Amino acid sequence: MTNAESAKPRTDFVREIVAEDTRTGKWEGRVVTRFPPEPNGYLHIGHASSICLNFGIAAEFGGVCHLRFDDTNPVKEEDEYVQAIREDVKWLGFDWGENEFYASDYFDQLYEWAKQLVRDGKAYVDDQSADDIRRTRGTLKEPGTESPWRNRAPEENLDLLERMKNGEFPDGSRVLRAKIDMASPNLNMRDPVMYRILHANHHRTGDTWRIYPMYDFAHGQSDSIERVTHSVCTLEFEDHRPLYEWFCDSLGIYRPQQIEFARRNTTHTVTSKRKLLDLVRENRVDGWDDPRMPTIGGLRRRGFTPEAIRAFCDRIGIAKRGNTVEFALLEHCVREHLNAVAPRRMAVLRPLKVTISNWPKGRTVEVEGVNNPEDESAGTRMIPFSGSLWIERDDFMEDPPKKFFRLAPGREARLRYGYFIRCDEVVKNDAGEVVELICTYDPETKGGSAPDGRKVKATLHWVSADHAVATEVRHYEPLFAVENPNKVAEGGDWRDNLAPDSLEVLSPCYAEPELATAMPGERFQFERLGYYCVDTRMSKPGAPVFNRTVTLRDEWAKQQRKNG
RNA sequence: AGGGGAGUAGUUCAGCUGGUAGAACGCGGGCCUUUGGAGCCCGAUGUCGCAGGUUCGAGCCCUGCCUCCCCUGCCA
Repeated sequence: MTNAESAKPRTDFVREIVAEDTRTGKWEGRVVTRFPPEPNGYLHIGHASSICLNFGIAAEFGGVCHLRFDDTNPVKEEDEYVQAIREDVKWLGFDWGENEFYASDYFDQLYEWAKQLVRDGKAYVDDQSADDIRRTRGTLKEPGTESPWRNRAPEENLDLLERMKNGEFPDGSRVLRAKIDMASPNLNMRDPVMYRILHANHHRTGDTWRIYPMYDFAHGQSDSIERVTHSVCTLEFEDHRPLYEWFCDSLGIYRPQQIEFARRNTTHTVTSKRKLLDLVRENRVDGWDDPRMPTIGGLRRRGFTPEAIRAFCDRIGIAKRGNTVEFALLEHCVREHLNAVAPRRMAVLRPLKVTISNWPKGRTVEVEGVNNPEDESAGTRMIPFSGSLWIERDDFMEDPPKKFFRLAPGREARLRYGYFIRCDEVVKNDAGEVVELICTYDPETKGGSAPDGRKVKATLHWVSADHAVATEVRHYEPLFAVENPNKVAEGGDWRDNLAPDSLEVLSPCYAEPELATAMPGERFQFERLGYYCVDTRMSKPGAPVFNRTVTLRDEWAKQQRKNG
């Protein structure tokens, strides 16, 4: 558990309402929430807030949170999405127990309720075309006009509805509408459509139904059936609340309280299902779980932890105002968690050969490395050291500037857990590039400290060339270089904001032998570099591929950025 | 006279019954360090959307205004 999670949970206006209701006994002390995704896409970082909110409230107030799929539109929904959503919610650390429901579970009941409204003269079958309905709805400023079919007799409506259900009519030929108020300033109340004809197979009910309920005629009643107390949704449904209440009240059924909050946005990314789908379909990323994607699957594959994502959601809180959270906060949260739990390893990403001239030929020794300085129980491991090593190319400069205090000609540096080495000679190829460093080591400095007390400023990571595991390492930058990819110039497209080089593949990289057996999904800190996660798709037994989750904070790199 | 929301540091949020603004991240500086990691210390930034009003006193109350977001799917 990270600091953020162990700290007193912050409160928000939703929790305050629940707390107040609990205090006054409004719902007899019950607290029932639900997370209601439509199975037509993958969950992303924005959904995480809603998941944490709903499951969090249930946990904090001794209630339950249901997982309910809002599957009322068979043309867009698929079982593949259901499975992915279940996995993602579970992975985030939440458990809905037996409470997995589907709006489609309620199709029979919904149909009975529709007939009830027809009998009560509160719903009618409209023969108008979609176009007509749109035209007669009016505009934001002008009232709509009533359908010529609005006052059909209940018996006729009942008959027509039954025949709609039986598949006697083609798609789009008729709809069932609620009879409310065509002059309402709230467009949602202008005789909203309750059922449409869809000769489409549903992922759960197959071809049983030829008519399907609209969101507005399914969501509130589903909440009602499940005895939900607090139905939390996003701001765009605020205008639907009167309708939510109208259906429950007209039906005379239990009515939960709908509460709306502002969806969370994050910089440098898009979360609209359509855009995410475009990225995948246009092969701009390697699938829904590409490590650059803001999907839960993408974040997981990238190496983010559920703890970090939960801490992130907790810190950004819940409110009603528009917002865009800096991606840097998510990065902070994952560093905070991984710093506490990730085993340290050494890996050299851009290798530079080091030969130790005074090292006995063929000799190998083992040095002991601490697995996690933040967690003594993580223990230590042995790392082979020899006269032929790889170090990071960036850790040497032939002509170092002022604040560079790593290796340079004539200068001494420490190899972590190993020895002090001094660079005596720089070997170059014909092109004048540095290809090798000839160094000498000080035998007295084994383990990394000098008996004479002399200091070196820099500690370098390294790998013994004869023992190294060659690996591939993948570095990621945000898919979009700009904070708000949705902001485009006149006539532009959001795709214009796509960063050209968001993926960098490094190979060969050399890792300490320990890493050969790293399992897919395992996370490590590569010392001085960042946190890395074994890729679940590209790794092969004995040949892990690493994804960089996030870099370590790097003062030197920051300096460079400022100067450059 | 459409309806519904929202406006507090760069960002995300606190600020409960009015007493001259806080946290976190980010940013700047320093200390420390066998990860230039981690940790620790210090610091800067707000005309609390604007304008009036009530009050000894207003981010909080009142009035008017401004700006931004959502709503005219047989999507959710």
